[in-house]
Amino acid sequence: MNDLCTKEKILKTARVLFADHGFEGTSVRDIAKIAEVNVASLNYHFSSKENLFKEIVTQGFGECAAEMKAYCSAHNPRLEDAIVHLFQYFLGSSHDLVTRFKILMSVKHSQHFSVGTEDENFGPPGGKIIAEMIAAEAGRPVSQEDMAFALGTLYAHITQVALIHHCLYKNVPMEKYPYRSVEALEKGVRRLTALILADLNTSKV
Amino acid sequence: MNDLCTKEKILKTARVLFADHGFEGTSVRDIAKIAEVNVASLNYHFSSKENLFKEIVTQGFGECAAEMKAYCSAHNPRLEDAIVHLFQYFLGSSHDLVTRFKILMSVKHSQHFSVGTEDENFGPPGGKIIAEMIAAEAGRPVSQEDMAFALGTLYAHITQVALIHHCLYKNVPMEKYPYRSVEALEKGVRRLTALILADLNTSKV
DNA sequence: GTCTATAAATAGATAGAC
DNA sequence: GTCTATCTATTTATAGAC
Repeated sequence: MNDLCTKEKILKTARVLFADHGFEGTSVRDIAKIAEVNVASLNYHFSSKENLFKEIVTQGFGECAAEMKAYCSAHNPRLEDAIVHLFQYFLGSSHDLVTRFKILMSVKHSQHFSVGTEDENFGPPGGKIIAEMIAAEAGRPVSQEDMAFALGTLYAHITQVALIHHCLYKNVPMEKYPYRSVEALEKGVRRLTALILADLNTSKV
Repeated sequence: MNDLCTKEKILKTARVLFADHGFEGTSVRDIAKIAEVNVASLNYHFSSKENLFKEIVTQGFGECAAEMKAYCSAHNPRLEDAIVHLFQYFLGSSHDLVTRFKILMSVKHSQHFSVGTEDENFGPPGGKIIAEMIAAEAGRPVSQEDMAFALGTLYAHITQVALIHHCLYKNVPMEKYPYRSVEALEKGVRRLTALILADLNTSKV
């Protein structure tokens, strides 16, 4: 932490605190104290608490979108691997996932961000490219209804499972919950993806 | 609103405000103003803001659990209908669902409630009875891993879909999003339930 | 039970010295 | 850029009259 400049310290600390306690539940004094910087430096660097939050959120969304784009370009993966990769990314950046959800559920902040919608920057990361994979790997033309079902079910699954893992099982000994281990969860993601694809292939057009 | 006593006005109003703006984002003054009661009455009836919140949460969880229990006793439904019923209940009480999720994601409040865990009162409503249905309708013995996958996937789907509907599509004209209508979503729930059951029936034991 | 008034703490933001 | 000190507003909670 000591080798980071003040601005970076604030960003790094606030990113976790906003996720853990929410925007209203986090005071600028909390951030300053834990980041070991002066309270006034927050307003100096970000002009307001609201603005600091927006920078953090935009940064998190940008990183996620960029990562998915890079992965797909580099590996040209099949649907199952792309979904698993996104799932793993959610697990690794689960603080951002939590913040994303808190924004979605906040009447105040959901107006400022388009999280959850079809928006290119704030929507489900890689939504378009994942949809193309589904269309390509389905054995037949995919209707709008089928696509909404397939895409919606896959995203719902990986976000929900990553969220539950972050909030309930991240710091719990896995001996008690073997089927909650990352490996088991990943296996479930693959299983569901295969199920959805098989359904698209076999059900009537 | 006028025929309600002060305590009921507070409960009814706070239940929505806590869901929309979160615990920290809602002040007792906001509640008093919208409920059209005096500020001091909140502390008189509930002794503290924290306690008011706990009463609301406990009430919501209790209603949900009781409703599922009553439905299953009365109709002795198959898995698909039970899941759809729970989904419809989530849609109808989506404010409570949002609060439930905010608690789950709050470091502070997740310690006071067991939301999301196997707890009988605060865990996934009807978890045990749904698990029994899955075991009964699967054509073979269901391993712990399979049960976790089936139960987890179904709950993840209906909670996530109900949540997204509440936050994004509840007050939006459905002409633009026909596949986001309640009917279409319900169809998706049935489709996924059938898929999961079929997978349990066909995959190797 | 309901009200007014107020206490006591904390919030975000800023002014000005260095 | 960083600090101390402070301003202003808002928070929860309470005391005491009615």
